Amino acid sequence: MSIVNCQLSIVPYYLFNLDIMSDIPFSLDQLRILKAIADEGSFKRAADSLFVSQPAISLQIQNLERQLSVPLFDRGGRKAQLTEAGKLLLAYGEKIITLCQETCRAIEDLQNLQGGTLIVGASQTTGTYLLPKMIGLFHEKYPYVSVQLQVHSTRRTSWAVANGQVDLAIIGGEVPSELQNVLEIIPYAEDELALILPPNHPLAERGTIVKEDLYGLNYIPLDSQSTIRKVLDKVLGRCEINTAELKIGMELNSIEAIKNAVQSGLGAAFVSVTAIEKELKMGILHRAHIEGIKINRTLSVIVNYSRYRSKAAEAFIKEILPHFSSENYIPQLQRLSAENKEYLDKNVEIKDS
Amino acid sequence: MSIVNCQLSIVPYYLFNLDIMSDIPFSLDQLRILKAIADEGSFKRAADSLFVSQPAISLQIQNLERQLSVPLFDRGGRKAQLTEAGKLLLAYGEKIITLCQETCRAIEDLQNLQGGTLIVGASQTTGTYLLPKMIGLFHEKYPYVSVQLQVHSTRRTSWAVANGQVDLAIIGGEVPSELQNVLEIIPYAEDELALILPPNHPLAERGTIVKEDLYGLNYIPLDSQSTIRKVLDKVLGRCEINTAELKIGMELNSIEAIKNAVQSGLGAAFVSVTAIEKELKMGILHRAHIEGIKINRTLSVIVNYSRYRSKAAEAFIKEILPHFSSENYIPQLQRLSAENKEYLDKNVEIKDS
DNA sequence: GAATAAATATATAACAAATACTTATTTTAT
DNA sequence: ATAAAATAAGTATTTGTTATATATTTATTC
Repeated sequence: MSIVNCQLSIVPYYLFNLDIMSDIPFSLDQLRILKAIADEGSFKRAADSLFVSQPAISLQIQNLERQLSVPLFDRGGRKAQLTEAGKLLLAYGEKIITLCQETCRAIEDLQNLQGGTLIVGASQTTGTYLLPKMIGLFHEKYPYVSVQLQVHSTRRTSWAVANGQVDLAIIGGEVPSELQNVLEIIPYAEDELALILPPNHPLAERGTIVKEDLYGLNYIPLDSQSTIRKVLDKVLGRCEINTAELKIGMELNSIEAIKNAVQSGLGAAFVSVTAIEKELKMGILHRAHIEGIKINRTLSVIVNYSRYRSKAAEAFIKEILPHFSSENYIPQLQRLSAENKEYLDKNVEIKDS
Repeated sequence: MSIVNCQLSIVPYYLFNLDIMSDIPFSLDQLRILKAIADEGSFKRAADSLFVSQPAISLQIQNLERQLSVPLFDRGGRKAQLTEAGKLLLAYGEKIITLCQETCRAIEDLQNLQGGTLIVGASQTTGTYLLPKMIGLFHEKYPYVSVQLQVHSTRRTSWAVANGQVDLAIIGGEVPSELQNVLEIIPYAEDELALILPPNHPLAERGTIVKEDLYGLNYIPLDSQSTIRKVLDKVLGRCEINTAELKIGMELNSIEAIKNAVQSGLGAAFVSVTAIEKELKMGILHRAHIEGIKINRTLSVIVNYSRYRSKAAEAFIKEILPHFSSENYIPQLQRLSAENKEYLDKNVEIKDS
C-alpha cells in the first residue's frame, strides 16, 4: 500500500491570475505628489501647492519609496533632488496622469457637450487677435463647455498638442520636424505680415515704398526665436533682401509693446495684419505697402492624430473654424491658396447651423 | 470663460506641463474593480476574485459613479451590464493599468541593472587611456546600462560629482579644498609620469639621465591649469629642480598632440605612462629615466558622500575598479602605496566573479 | 399559468480597521 | 539662525467588514 501524500501548497493569491490583477505599488495621488515636488523643487512648496501639510508629503513619499523599495529623492540638500529611479517614475507618472485626464474628458464628452473642457493652444499673434473671437463664437454655441486658451511658442504649443495637454492649436509657423508625423496639420487661412510705421514717418507720406527703403528703417522685432522672425527671413530672403543687413533696434517680446514702440516713433516693425485692425482705423499706425512684395504665412490647425478627439474639439474644428477661413469674419485674412483650400474642404466637413 | 495663460519664460520642452493638477475623479483600485466586474460579470464574483466582500465592491462602484456623475452599470438584471460610459471607462482603465504595470517593470529593470544610465567623469589622461577599458568591461557585464563618459578638468569634474551631474569620477589630482568634505575620495592606483623624448635625441642614447640634463630640454606642456603640471611642479620642486627655469616650447591641450610633437623632434614632455604604451612598443618614442627621480600621482575615484548611489555606480566601484587596481590589467600602473591599499581594501568590497 | 418559495445579486446599516492628514517638535544642513 | 525635511502622537477620513434588507430571477406548487 502506498500512501499518496498529496500536499496542497499554499500559493499567494496574486499568482493565480498573473495577467492583470497584480497590485500596483503606487497610487495616482502619489504620482501627483511626486510631480508636484519635481515641479516646485521642494517638499514644502509641493505641500503648499497641493494644499496639504508638509508631513503629509513626506509620509506619502516615504510610503512610495518603501512600496517600490527604491529611493526617489536625494535628501540632505536644501532642495530635494530626484534620483534616477525618481526621474523614471516621474516620466511615467506624467504619462499616466495625462492619460487619466484624457479619460475624464472622454467621459465628460459622453454627456453630449453639456459639460467638459476644451483646451486650445495658440501662438502669440493668433492667440491674442484671432482666437478670442473664435472662442467667443464657440462659447455662444456651446455655453456649457468651458474653454481654456493657452498662449505659448509654436514649439511648445506643438508639444502640448502631441502630449494631449491641449486639444488643438492654431499656429502660424512650422511644426517641429520630430512632431510632423504625430500631428495632423490642417492649413486653414493665410495671414499677411504688414510693415508698420509711425504715421508721421517720411515714408508714410508716399503711397508705396520700394525694397531699398527697407534698409533705411530701424526695426523692432520679436525675439529671434519667434515664428514671425523665421517667416520674414524666409520671404524677404526670397525677394533678395538680406535680413542680416536690416538695422535692428530693441527686441521686444510682446506685439502690443511693439505696436506702442512704433507708434511712438521708435522704429518700424512687421506684424500680422490681424493685430493692427484698430490702430489702422484710428490712424495711429501707418501700414506701408512695399512694391511687389507680399509676406504671407499659412495659419494651421494642429491636432493629434492618434489621441482621442473630444466632441468639443471636433465641434470647434468643424463648426467654428470654417467661419474664419473666409474673409467675412476677419477681413484681413486672405483666402486660402487653391491647394490649401482643397485640403481644408477635404478634411473639414462644414456643418453650418 | 477663457483663461489666457501667457508664459514667456524658456522651459525645456519635456517639462511642458500646461495643465496644473486637476483632481482625478477615480483611483487605480476603482479601475481594477471595474475591470474585475467586467471580467467576472457580477459584483459578487468580482468581489471573490479580488478577495474582498461584496459590499466593498458595491460601495466603490457607487463612489466612482458619484465622482464621475455617470452611471456605469445597468442595474436590475441578475448580471451587471456596463453602460456606454462604463465601457468607455473600462477601455481607458485597461490602458491606464497597463501603463502602470509598464512603469513597475521599468523601475524593476533599473534595480536589476537592466536599464538606466551611468555617467562617469574623468580628467584627460584617465579619460583617454584608462576609462575606455573600464567602461568596456562594465558594458560587457551590464549591457543594458548605458554609460556616458565626460572628460573635463579635475576641478570641473569634482564639481560635477558634487552636484550629482556625474555619478562618479576618476581623477589624478587634488580635489578642490571646498569639496574635500563633500566627496569621498578613494585612491585606487598610482600613475607614473614619464619623460618622453624623440628616439633620435642625443639623450635617448644614454641609459639614464641626470637632474641637470632636464634644463637643456625644450618642454611641451599641457596648459598650465592641468593636473599634470601641478604634480610636476610639486614633485620636481621636492627634488630641487626649479620648474620655472625649464625651457617651455609650445603649449598644447591634447596629449595625443604632445606625443606627436615629441615624436617629430619638437621637444620633450612629461606624460602618463598609460598614455605611451603603444608608442614605446613601436619604438617611436623614447622614455628617459631620470636618476633617482620617480614622478607618481595617485589616481582616485571620487563619489558623493551624501547622495543616493545608483546601483550602476555601486557595481562600477565594486566590480570594475578592483580589476584595474592591480598591475595585471594596466601594467604601467604601480601598485598602491601601503596606506592607500589599506584604504581601498577597507572601502571597496571586492566581489570577483 | 398565477402564486409562492428559493436562490442569487445588489444595496444599506452599523461598526471595525486601516490609512492619511494635522499639529507640534526634533533633526539636519546651509 | 534659518529653512527644509523627518518624526511623533493624536485625529479624521476612508475603506473595509459583518449582518441584514431589498430586488430580481428561477423553481415549485396548486
